[in-house]
Order: sequence, then C-alpha cells, then structure tokens
Amino acid sequence: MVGTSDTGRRRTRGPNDPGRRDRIAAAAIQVVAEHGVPGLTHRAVAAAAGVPVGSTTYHFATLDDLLSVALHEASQRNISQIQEWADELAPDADFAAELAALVRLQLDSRHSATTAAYDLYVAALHHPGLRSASAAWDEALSGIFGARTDPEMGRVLAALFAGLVLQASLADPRPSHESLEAVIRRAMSGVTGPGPG
Amino acid sequence: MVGTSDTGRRRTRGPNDPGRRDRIAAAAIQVVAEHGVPGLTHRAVAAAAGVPVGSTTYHFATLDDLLSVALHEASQRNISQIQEWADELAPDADFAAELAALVRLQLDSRHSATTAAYDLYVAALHHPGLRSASAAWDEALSGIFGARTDPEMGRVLAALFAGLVLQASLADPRPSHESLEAVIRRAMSGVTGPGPG
Amino acid sequence: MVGTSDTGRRRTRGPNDPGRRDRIAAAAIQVVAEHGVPGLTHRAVAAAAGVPVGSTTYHFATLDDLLSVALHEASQRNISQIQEWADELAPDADFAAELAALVRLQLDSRHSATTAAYDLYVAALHHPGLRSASAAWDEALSGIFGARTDPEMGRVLAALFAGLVLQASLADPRPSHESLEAVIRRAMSGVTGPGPG
Amino acid sequence: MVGTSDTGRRRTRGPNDPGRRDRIAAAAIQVVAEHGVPGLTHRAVAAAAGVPVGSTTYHFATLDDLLSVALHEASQRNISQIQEWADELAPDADFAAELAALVRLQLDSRHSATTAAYDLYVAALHHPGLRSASAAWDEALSGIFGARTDPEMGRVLAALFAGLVLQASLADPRPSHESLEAVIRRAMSGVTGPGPG
DNA sequence: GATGAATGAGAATTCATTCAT
DNA sequence: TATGAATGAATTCTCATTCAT
Repeated sequence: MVGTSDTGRRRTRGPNDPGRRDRIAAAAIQVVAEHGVPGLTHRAVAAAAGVPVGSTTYHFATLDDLLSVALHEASQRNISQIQEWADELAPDADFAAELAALVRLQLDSRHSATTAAYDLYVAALHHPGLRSASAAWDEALSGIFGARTDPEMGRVLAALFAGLVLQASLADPRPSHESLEAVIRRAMSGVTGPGPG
Repeated sequence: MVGTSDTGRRRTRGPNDPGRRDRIAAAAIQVVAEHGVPGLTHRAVAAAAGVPVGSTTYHFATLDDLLSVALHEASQRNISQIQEWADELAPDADFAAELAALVRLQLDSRHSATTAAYDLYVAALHHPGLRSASAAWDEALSGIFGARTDPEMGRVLAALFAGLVLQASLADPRPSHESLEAVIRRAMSGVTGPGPG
Repeated sequence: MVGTSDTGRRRTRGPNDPGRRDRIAAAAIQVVAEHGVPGLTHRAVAAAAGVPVGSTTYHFATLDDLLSVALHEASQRNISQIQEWADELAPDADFAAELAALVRLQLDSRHSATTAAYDLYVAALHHPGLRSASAAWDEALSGIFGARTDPEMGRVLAALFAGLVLQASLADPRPSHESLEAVIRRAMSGVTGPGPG
Repeated sequence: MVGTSDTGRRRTRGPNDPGRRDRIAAAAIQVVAEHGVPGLTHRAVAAAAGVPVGSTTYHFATLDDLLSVALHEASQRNISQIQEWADELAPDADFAAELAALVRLQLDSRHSATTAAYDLYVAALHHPGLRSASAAWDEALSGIFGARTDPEMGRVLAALFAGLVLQASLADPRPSHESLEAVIRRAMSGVTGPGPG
C-alpha cells in the first residue's frame, strides 16, 4: 500500500521511505486514540505503522519522543480543524449553534482524533516539557473563538469547549445538539455579536 | 502488638491491618498523581502504600480493579470537597469570585489530587465500565453549581470549571485569580442570583 | 536433573527450589569464565542455570547485582582454595616450590574459575561498590602468604602471585613450573623461613 | 577549509580527515577506561570521537576490530611510557624507589589509561587472537626491567609491577609511596645492582 | 570514501498474575 | 487471610551490522 509501484524494485532495507517518520507519528496518535497513553508503546506504534520496531526507535528513541510528537501533531491537527471551521463560518452565522455543531463534530466524525487529543493533553500534566504544547493549544482556541466575539469571551469559550467535549465524550447518551447549544448560548448571553443571539 | 495471638484467630502472616485496602486505594491515586495512568502498576502502588506486592493483588486482583477503585475514590473525594465548599458558602457570597477561588484551590493545595483526578477521568475514555463514574462526577458538579444558580447555568459552570482547571493546570504561569474570576463572571453574566454580580 | 525425584510431584511454578539463588550465582561465575564480563547477561546466566530469565531478574534485579554476587562468590571461593592450600602445606615445605605449584593449579585444573576471578577483579575498577571485595581479596592473600613468611613478604607474594597468574594465563605456551618457581624463589631470596630456601 | 572542492577529488560527504582513524582508536581506549570493555560499542566510541556511527564501522567493521586496535594501541602506549621512564632513569638511580614512583604515576596521572590497559589486558583472556598482544606487553616489561637488573629479576619485577598496579588501583586508600617502595625493595633484595640499595 | 537510515536481534527490566505455603 | 516466590510476556532501549546514496 505504501512506497510501492514506483519501479517494482523490491527493497527491504536501505535509507529510503522519506515519509516514514510522519507515518510513525500518525500511527502514534492512532494508537493513543485506541488504547490511551498507557497503550503507547514502540511495538504498538510499529504495528500500526507497518514498520519494524527498530524503525520506531530509530526515529523516536524514547517513549517521550513518541509522546511528544503525538501531542504536537495532534494539537496542530486539532487547531487546524477548528481554524478551518472558523474560516468557513458565515459572517452572520449563529455562533452558539455553530459551536455546538463543532462539539458534536468532535464527538462524532472526529471521535478518534478527539479522544487521542484529550489523552495527550492530559498526559502533558506529567511531562513538563510538553506543557507548552498543551498551553499553546488553549491559546489558539481562545484566539479563534475570541476573534468572533471578544478576547474575554474567547477564553470563556475555549474553557467551555474543552470541558464540554470532555464531558460529552464520557456521557452516555451523548448530549443532544440542543442541550449543547443551550449551554453555549447561555455562556454567551453577554455577547452582542453579529449572531442572532 | 502486631501479628500475635490476639484473639486466637489463625493468621499465617502479617498483622491485622483493617485499613489496608483503603490505604492501597489511596496509594493508587497518589501513584497516578505522580506518574500518570501509565505509571499505575501493582508494584508502584505496593511501594507507595508500603505493603508487599502480593497484598495489592490480593485486594485488587487486576490492574483494572486498581484503576477502577482509584477513579471512584478520586471522584468521590473531589465531589465531597466541592460539596463542602458549596456548603460553607455564605448565602450572599460572590459566586463568581468564590468559584475562581475554588479553581485556584484545585491548582494549589489540591494540585496532586486534581492531577490524578483528570488523569483518571480521561482514562475512562478507554474503559467503558468506568464512564459512568466520570459521568456521575459531571452530574454532581452540575448539581452543586446549579443549586446556587439554575440547572442550565449549573451545566455551563460544570463544563467551564472542568475546562478551566485543566487549562490552568497546564498553563505557565498559572492564571491569576483575577483572570479566572473575570472569565467565570463573564460566563455567568446572564445570572440574576443572590450574589452581588 | 534438578529438584526432581522427591515425590514425583510435577511442579513448574511456586515458591520452592531454595537453592536456586545460589545456583544462579554459580552460573554467573561460569558465564563470566566462558564469555567474560561483557557476556554476563541475565539471559546467559538463566540459560547456564537452567532457569527462566525471570528467575534471574527476580533474584538479581540488575546486572550489577549479578556482577556483585559473582565477584563476592568468586573471591570467596578463591580465598578458600588458597587457604586450604596453605592449611595443607607441611611446616617444612619448600614454600617457593609450593607457591609455583599453586600458580600452576590456578592455570590448569582451576583455569575456568581463575579466568572468571580475574575478569571480575578487574571489573571492579569500574564499580566502586565492588572495590572493597577486590581489596579484601588482596588482603586475604597477603595474610595467607604472610603467615608463612612475614607481613611484608606477604604483600610481595600477593602482588607477585596476582601478576604471575594473570601473565601466565595469557602466555603461550604456559610458563613451566621451573620458571615460575625460579621467579618466586628469587623474589623470596630475602626470606629466612622454615623452607629450605 | 572543510569539505570544499579543494583538489577536485569527488567527495560525497564529510571533510578530509586523515587522523580520524587514529582518533577513533583513541576514543575506543577512552571509552574502555570509562565504562570497561562491556561499554565498548560503536556508538559510544563514535560519541567519544565526535564522529558519526557509520564512521566507526567504516574504519573498524566489527567490535572485535575495535577491541583489537584498542588493545594494541593501549599496550604500545604503555610500553612506550615505561621505556621512556627507563631511558630517563639516571644510571645510579635507586631502582626500587623509582619503580615505586612509576607505580604511583600509573595510578595518578595515568589513571585512566591504566584502567583501560588492564581492562583490555584481561579481555584478551577471552580473545585468543589478542593474547599475543598481552603477552608481548609482558615481554616488554620484563625486558625493560631486566635491562636494569638481570633477566630473572626482570620477570620478577614485571609480574610484581602488574600485580601491584592492579591491587593499588583497587585499594582504598591508595598505598603510599613508602609501602610500595618497601615491597619492591624487598622483592629486589637479591639484587646487587648499581642502585644504592 | 563516508554516512545517515534502517533493521533484526537481543539487552535489561518491568510487570501482571499465579500459587504454595 | 496474606505473601514471597516464581515466571512468561512484554517493554523500552541499545546495538552491530548492512546498505543506498
């Protein structure tokens, strides 16, 4: 599936496969999504990436390296997705409703990525070197949400968003769009923005 | 005083230690606080509790049992503390300010317990059997906060609280009381409660 | 071959085999004799002792533990052998000749143990915690040899003995008894002991 | 100055570094001095020499090659140093005193080299191909010491020297110059040389 | 010549779990 | 009831060695 069809030259060794490092990083996120941070092992990542174990330790010598790349990559992806969501938002959109939809999106189609992201986010509690990445994530959310409201409300919504996604990921049944929207709208009740709220 | 023929009850080894099970559970939380869920092992817990490894497996046969008791115990403690905080709140207290103080309390004097709590909370993402415990926790927070405001605001504040504590645990430097209070007050701006806000 | 024939009760697990710890220690010396200190691994020791790897790590958690027990055991054995040799020495024996014979004995029938002993002795250079064991060994040799001559000559002979055994272990062909005896006798030329020298 | 088109000779990577092979050999000795023979790895040597791993395997394809070059180089250096010491010795020097000083010198300013030398010397026990190097070393010592006394005393002193340096390297505290001198003088008591003793 | 990438084989450890006592 | 001993299965990590470039 990967790195073939080029010339048909069989190659089992040697310095090639330039995308491998990235594939390993992606596999790390996938493993965290499936088994949590305790399941993040070189072996599991190797299996998920379809590479030998030695390859994972070559590119990421320690587990912390793996954890680090997973967190950075996951946070970057998450920020990109939310930025994209913000960019596509109509100027006169109902922000509360749209934000509720974003929460649902994180829970549904992006469920796996969301799980991994929160796992990694919390793992940073025990890895001082990773805290800056988690903090930068918060900053980004505040900025994105604040740009549509105001800086203070940005901070409100960033925290609320994080809390809601986390809670909702664990709730059974999942909260309805309506209830999410109501909560968000209520927190935004002091906003006099472009939305109809 | 220890391990003697106190009541004639046959005992192969060791002293009568009725609190041991609880001590092990407490040690489990402590281990999670220090090393995260990946560090939760029978051995680490045994060392933290000052008991032989065999004792931890005797009381909690599998790692999942340890994780489960840690989560239940941690969530119960957390809820108790917050309930206590609510009970001691003056009827005319400034709720936003007091809630900001509670956030700070979680970060400062209860930092270790808070870290463990979030670790365990997130671990439930990968342990369906534990989700109910995490969800019950949210319910409790919503209830406590809602009792001082209204049910919907209770949900707002529960999510906001969770998000703020998590963010603040990772922020460097820690957010000031003022900024926390401002965020909370803003989210509560639609409340016409007993507080001076 | 080991631990059977008792009652025929098959037993693959469980807390028994009380001599196991000692057998592992003996196997460690054997491994060093065969492959040197670089070959001292839990796996090799396990194979030599006929026990699972987990058993070697249970009794000797780290390689240093294994190295330590091997050095202590080897030095103790070596001292015992030499003490025995001294005890069996006739009062009017030709000490130089007998000492030369002892050197040969170390090289021939005890070759394997001697090799291991010197390997471990030198390994102590890199393990400050083991230096005392190596030093105690020297002390013992000085004492044993000095008891038959005088304390100063004891120190001469201890150093000479160590140097000769080491050199002779590496020489090809092995030095003859005559040449060893001549060297020793020459170093002892200032002795007016009970021997005919 | 480095890695440029100096002479037009095609060069894929890296500067012209004619001394590199020797630097790697020197680094190998240094690694052995610090971590013993078990620590002698291509990687450790590469790090110590400040060259890529591929460079160590290029110049010394196998670990045995590294071990071999380290032993030969170390023994040669050691012999040179001792030869130099002998050459600088005054004709009427007190040989016992000077030899004691040489022992001290090995322990003090040349401590690291001495440690490595004995490590490698003993490693030859398990590498038949290296025994000749170790044996040649003994020969050299016997010759050097014998030239100042007589051949037999040369052999006495070579063995005594080896034993004393090894013992003294492990003794804590290090033996005094006086005690070393006394031991050496005692072993030399049958010598009627040029020295005052 | 030289080297970064790659990998399979182990290395030390850790560990959950079992079990005789 | 309790626990030390035991062990097989990982786990992280190191490494010698190979090889395309």
